[in-house]
Amino acid sequence: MRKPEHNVVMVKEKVSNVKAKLRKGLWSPEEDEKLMNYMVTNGQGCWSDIARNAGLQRCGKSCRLRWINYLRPDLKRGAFSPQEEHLIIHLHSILGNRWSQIAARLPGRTDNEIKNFWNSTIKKRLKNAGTTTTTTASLSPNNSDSSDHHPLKAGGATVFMQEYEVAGVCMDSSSSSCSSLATQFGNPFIPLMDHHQHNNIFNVNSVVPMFNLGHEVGVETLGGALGDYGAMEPYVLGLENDLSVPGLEVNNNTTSNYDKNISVNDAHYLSNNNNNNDHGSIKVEELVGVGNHWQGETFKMGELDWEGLLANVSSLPYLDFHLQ
DNA sequence: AAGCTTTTCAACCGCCACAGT
DNA sequence: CACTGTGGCGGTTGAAAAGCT
Repeated sequence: MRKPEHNVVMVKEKVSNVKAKLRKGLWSPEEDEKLMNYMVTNGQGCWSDIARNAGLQRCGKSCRLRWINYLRPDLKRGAFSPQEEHLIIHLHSILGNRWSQIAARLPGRTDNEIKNFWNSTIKKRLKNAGTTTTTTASLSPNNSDSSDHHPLKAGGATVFMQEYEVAGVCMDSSSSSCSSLATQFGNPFIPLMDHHQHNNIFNVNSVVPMFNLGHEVGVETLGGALGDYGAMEPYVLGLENDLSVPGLEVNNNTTSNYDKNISVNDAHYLSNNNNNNDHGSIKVEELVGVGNHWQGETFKMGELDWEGLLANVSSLPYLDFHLQ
C-alpha cells in the first residue's frame, strides 16, 4: 500500500501538446469518487478521455487499473473461497500465468488479485506441500476444517499435486507451447486445431480438459463470459452431464496465442471429438460479451460439482511434484 | 511494548498488439 | 510502411499490516 501523499509524484505527460501534471501513487477517496461518478454517469470509453473529463490528474491507464481492480461494482471482495482457490490452481495448471484468462473464469475477481493470491499464498502452500507429498494435508487455508464438504477432504494435497504436476509440463509462465501436455495426457485433454499456425503444435489454448463436472453444472448462464478486460470470451457449454472447464478457449482468429475465442466450429469439433462424453454434446450456448467486465454474470462458484471435477483430476497420472 | 521480519496487495512499469492516420 | 495513441497484460515494487521474538 502506498501512501497517497508522499508517494504522489508529479509526472509530465504530453497531452494534446500540453504538458499536464499527472498524479501517481495511491488513489485518494476523492479521486475514487470522481472516477466512480464519471463511470456511473457516462460509462466506459477512452480512458484518456475519462481521466480528463472526470477531472482527474491521472493517466488513462491508471484510471483503467483503478476501475478494474478496485472500483468496479461487480467485484467480489474478501478472501478466496476454497472452491475459488481450487479452481485457480486447476486453471493455472492449464493456463499458466495467464492471470487475465484465469480471472475471466472467476467472477468478481481480478487478474491482479489472483496473481497476488497465487504469488503470496498458493505458490507457497504448494511448495510446502511439495515437501510432504505423501501427506494428505489440505492446500486450503482451512486445514483444520475437517468438514465433509471440503472438496479436497478425501485426497487432500495429493489430488492437486497430481494435477499440478500435469500442469508442470507447461508450467513455465511465459511459455505458450504445451505440446507435450496434449500428447501425454490425451485422454482428459482434447487437442484442438490451431487454425492459424497450420501446424500440429498445440499451444496451451488448444488443450481443453474435458473433466466431467457432474450432473448439475450449476451455471445458469454460461454464455457470455466476459473477458476480464474486454474480449468476448464465450464459454463452452456443457449441458446435462458433461462440461469442459468454463471458457477455456482456443485460437481461432489471430496469430496471438492468447485471448482467442472458441468458435462455433471449434465447439462442434469438441462435440464430435469428446472421448469422455457419453451422454451429450457440448455446444456454445451464447456468445454474449459486454464491455470490460462481468455483467449480468450468473455463474456461481459454489454450484460447480467440485467433487466430480476433482475425481477426474485425481485420475490423472501421478507424477512427483516439483516446484522450481 | 518495542523492534524486527514476513506477508499482503495496490499500483507502477515495460512490453506488446492493434487501430487509425 | 512508419508513426502514434490506446488498451491489455504479466512482472515487479514497496509501504502498510500482520506476525513473531
